[in-house]
Amino acid sequence: MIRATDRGPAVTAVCRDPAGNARGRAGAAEGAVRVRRVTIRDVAAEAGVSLATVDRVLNDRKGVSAATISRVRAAVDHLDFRRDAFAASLATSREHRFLFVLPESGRNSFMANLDREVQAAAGRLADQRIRIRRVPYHEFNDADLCRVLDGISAEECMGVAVVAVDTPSVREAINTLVGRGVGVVTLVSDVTPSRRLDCIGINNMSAGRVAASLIGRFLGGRAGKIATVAGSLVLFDHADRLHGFNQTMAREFPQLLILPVIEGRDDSAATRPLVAGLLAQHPDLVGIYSMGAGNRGIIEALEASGRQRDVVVVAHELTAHSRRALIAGTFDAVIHQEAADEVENAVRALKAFADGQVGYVPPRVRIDIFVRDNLP
Amino acid sequence: MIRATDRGPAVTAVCRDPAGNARGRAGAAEGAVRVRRVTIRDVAAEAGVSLATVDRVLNDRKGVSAATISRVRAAVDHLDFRRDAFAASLATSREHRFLFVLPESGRNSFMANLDREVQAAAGRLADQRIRIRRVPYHEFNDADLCRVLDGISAEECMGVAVVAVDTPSVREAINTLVGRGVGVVTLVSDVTPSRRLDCIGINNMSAGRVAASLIGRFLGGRAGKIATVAGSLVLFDHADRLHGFNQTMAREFPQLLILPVIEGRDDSAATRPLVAGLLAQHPDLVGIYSMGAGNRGIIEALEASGRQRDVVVVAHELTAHSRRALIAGTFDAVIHQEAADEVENAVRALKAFADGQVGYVPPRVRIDIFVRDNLP
DNA sequence: ATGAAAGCGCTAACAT
DNA sequence: ATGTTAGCGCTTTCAT
Repeated sequence: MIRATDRGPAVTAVCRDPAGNARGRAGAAEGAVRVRRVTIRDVAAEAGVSLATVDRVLNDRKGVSAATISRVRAAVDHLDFRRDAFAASLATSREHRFLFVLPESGRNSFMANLDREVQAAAGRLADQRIRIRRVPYHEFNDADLCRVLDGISAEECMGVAVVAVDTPSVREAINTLVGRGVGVVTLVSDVTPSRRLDCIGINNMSAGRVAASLIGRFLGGRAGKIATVAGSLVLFDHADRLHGFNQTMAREFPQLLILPVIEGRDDSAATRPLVAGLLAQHPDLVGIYSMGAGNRGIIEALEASGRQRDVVVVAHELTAHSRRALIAGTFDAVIHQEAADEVENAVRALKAFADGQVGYVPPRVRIDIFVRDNLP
Repeated sequence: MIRATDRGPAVTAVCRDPAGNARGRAGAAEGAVRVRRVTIRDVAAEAGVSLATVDRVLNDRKGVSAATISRVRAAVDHLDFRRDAFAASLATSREHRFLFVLPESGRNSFMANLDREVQAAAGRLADQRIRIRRVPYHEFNDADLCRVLDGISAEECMGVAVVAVDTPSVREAINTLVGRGVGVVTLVSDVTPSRRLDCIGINNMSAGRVAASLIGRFLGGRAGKIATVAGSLVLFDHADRLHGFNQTMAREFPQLLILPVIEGRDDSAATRPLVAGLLAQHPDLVGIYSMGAGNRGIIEALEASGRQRDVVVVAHELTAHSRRALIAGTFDAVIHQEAADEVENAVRALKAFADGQVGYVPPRVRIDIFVRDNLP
């Protein structure tokens, strides 16, 4: 329920200056109003203390008597004081420096897009004293990733977001980095157990379950075999998706036989012959779940076989290729994670850590489902 | 592709201070580094002009000679100067005031939630000099809505977001408001043609098409009748959804017969008997598309009939009720729009207008699809 | 066309 | 435990 305001009819109460201060549009460029805000000066005066003391109370710093604290608090409430975030940020001349460590993205549109989003965020946040750098490492190469992680020092960088492969040495490198006081979040794919603050990405078990559910329902009771194609099970996210997929398939669609997973290394050229082989080998193949990149290989193999209308396909990540496949009817649904959201959430989480906010929980990245009809 | 940085090995170049300024963690609370930024002072010195002139150039103000402009620009580039958004905001003591006009939300969880999100945004943005007020009007009552809109003055409020019914008088009231210099965005449901800046909401035609596609595919070739339930076709969004739904149904699933739409006024109590009636009247009813609120009425009618497993149901908005129905299997999919995103986009659009940014295009709100397996 | 100077509201040394 | 003071980097009069 919207409660009526306490000053009579809603409409007339609209936008009235709560403090009753003088104001006016004179001199205000564009459509913003110049105002005299309630400041800590006002609070200080009301409470009969100095600015410094008000600051101490507002920021929960030590060294203020209980009595003073409550006087200041009362003044704050009474005057309806709200701190000005701009002034506060200006006064503390701090800068946040974060690093994004991503696999080299030559052949993989999802990673290329993620990298683009990191760049975009770096540009947007430059005027907010957040400096973001990117460092690449060789895809799937944990030694190279470790080299990069080991080279990061807390003096240079207070937070790292990394799209990591899930191997013991990487886990170790992350833990060491955290030990050096650097905040780490894993991005897209997790490394566990590790001391990272969080994994910023979709719930991949859920994603796998959704894929199973959609394939099963779209098949409407038809029986047959289902192929599962991953990039690599060294990637935690792919492993998770497969897990969720198998779980739901087993429980809800026992008439469908899941074939052993094949790994295409997120590479279309490598994936295509593998899928072509499966199609040839299994005339009763009725569905494919593609949980990694390399969709182009799947599309090509399917369309070459002429069976694209008979095989229900659910893939991951909306890219130029998957989009075209969706429109053509070769793909039936695409499960997507919005890279921009992931970057934003990662920055937020790293910043919260750097600012010492305990218990900050970044929002979960949503699992987007696209069919032909809701393409953006 | 991630390009290697221009200072040798990526890792050692990480987070190096680009201006070569002195810095260090001494005195820096938490994990942020105190820095001496490149300021307009530096730019002024480099260009041999005063601060005021640099400011004029940076903000494209008039009264600077072309020669000076280019000298300043050169200095900016050379020093890699980035304006500090915090300092800029502090210096211009401006405040943005916006108004959200929503229908009274007593019975409708979606609107109640939207209202909650507006409140939350108001709280979050209070320290950023954005003041948001809410004003309710009687649901579906265009006279009351007009009364509210007519009472808004540009002096008090520079932007309005409104969840409107699409009637001629409302259109007129919006146009008048815009004529008075107030920026207006429609929220969730559009009013066209009107002079509003934008409609912040999902693409409802798409949403309708998705619903049709899902119902059709989930039915897997079964024939029968489909019921369509709207809140009211006076709501542009419901009308749009119906349009998209019918379009896709006609084109892709001709074996399904769409029954004439019924209007439940977004009210469960009113909707329930209507749906119960349809179920009784049409033993071959195989699907329901609920495009408005009042889902509880549909759920109750269905579960009372015992046919909830045989009828494929797609509804809108994830609420406590629809969520439960999804888990129980009574609903098969829920199409959702994230209220928080809509509020955020609305504020951005209104702010861009108030700041005189021409051609700002707010991002489209995504259409979320939920099935049992990706519930958040 | 350009410059000097006074803030914006808060924080953080340094005093007391 | 509390106060004084000097900025943070930009914008904005008001002069010239």
